[in-house]
Amino acid sequence: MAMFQAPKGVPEYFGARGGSFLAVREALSRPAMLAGYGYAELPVFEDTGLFVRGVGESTDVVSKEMYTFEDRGGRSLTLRPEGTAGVMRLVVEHGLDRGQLPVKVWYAGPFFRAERPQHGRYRQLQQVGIEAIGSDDPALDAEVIALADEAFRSLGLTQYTLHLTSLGCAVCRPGYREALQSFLAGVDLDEATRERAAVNPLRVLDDKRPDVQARLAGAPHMVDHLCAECAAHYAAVRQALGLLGVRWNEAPALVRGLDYYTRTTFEFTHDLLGAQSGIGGGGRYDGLMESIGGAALSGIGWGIGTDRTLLACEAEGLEPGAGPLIDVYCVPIGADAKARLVGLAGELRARGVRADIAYGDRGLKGAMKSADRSGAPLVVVLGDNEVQGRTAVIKEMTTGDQSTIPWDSVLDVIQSRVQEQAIERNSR
RNA sequence: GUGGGUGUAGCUCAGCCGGUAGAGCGCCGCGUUGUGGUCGCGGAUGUCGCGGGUUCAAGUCCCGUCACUCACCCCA
Repeated sequence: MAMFQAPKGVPEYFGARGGSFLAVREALSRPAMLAGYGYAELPVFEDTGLFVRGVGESTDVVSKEMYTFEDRGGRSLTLRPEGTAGVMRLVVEHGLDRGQLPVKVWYAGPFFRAERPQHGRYRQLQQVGIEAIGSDDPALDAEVIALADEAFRSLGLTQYTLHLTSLGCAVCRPGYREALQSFLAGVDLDEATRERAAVNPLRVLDDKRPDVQARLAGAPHMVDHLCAECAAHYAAVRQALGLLGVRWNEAPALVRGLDYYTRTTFEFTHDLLGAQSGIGGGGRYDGLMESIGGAALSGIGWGIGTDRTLLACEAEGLEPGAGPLIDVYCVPIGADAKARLVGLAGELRARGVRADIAYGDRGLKGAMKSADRSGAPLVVVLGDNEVQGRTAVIKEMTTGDQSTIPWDSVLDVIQSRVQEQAIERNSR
């Protein structure tokens, strides 16, 4: 066993999966970038109070899953368990809420929750998120949801479902909450669930145990208790989603684990992921910014799990970002040749051609083996003969064909062949 | 936090009723003095997770522990 191991519950990506992870993160953010969302680089730790007030003290995330520590000045800091609260803080702190609205930002990076690790559930989890703050236009809700849908679709995913509902607002939710509580009072529930019913009755609805679900049949749903404004808003969101070609499943029992959600609320689940099936989720949050000391601006956003989206791709047999890491592999025979190829590789890279060289003195055979393993479709072989004759040998690895060309033309020849191959790849 | 399963070579795993360590893949070399993949031949690699116990003898049985893993809970 190695002397050191990565901390429990922290996934690492390298080799082919490293490339896949990067491709997934890229795919998740691309649709948002095409819709005017700007990138925000946010701190990985924040004032503990931000999450307690923003996310909600009664949530599991805050009450028992935070990595909290004191810095040397005695301040209580917490590794961020989610992204929205930090974005709200940034917007308020820098006065973005006083400028052009809505403020649209996207972010990506690690989040931390002290949970027991499981397939798709990690202590350090990676997310890509977007937030659109300062507008309650239902068309914006639809845009946000469609951007997530487009992200999944662009990866080639098909076996996922969008679950959608409305959680109402400060006007209609209290009445519903009472109705639900009085219903739950008449249901036989265990101690832990009863406690949850007192703190956050909505959360009881998404209990996964079949026997509990059976007893919850006939429970009142928020969507049936929406006030006129919320009902109109929800109807408009659905209409806009229809226009955008997004398909969804009405999920009246959908509940999210964070307290700040209001009105439009959604979750994406994947069919092949086992227990941790949620690959993304989000919703509107009307009171969040006010609760951390900002203006009373509404916002909507989502977080998509990068780890889980990669797992979903793999479960569907997709390989995001697959393909060779380099275009040209340089194989020198002897010191003179190596000096020239080091220079050539540098010039190729400057032209945007991915190039690598056989280092060390493994001999021609060994170097060709490395060339093969690199996956590069093109190899440049240079030895004393070529150096003397001012030529270079270029070999196509797929066919085995090779040709000798003048050294002065080698850069141009390689570049044009690499471009041809790129075009071929894209047309497939 | 609660419960189940699994820890043997770099990876995936076999190892019967306890008798002293194996396969495939990968890696290295040779067949080829300047050519990779395929093929053939050869080679290296282990604290059998860790600690204790039972036994003449433990990878194998027992206890503990750690790690991984699946599920609950929760969520991305």
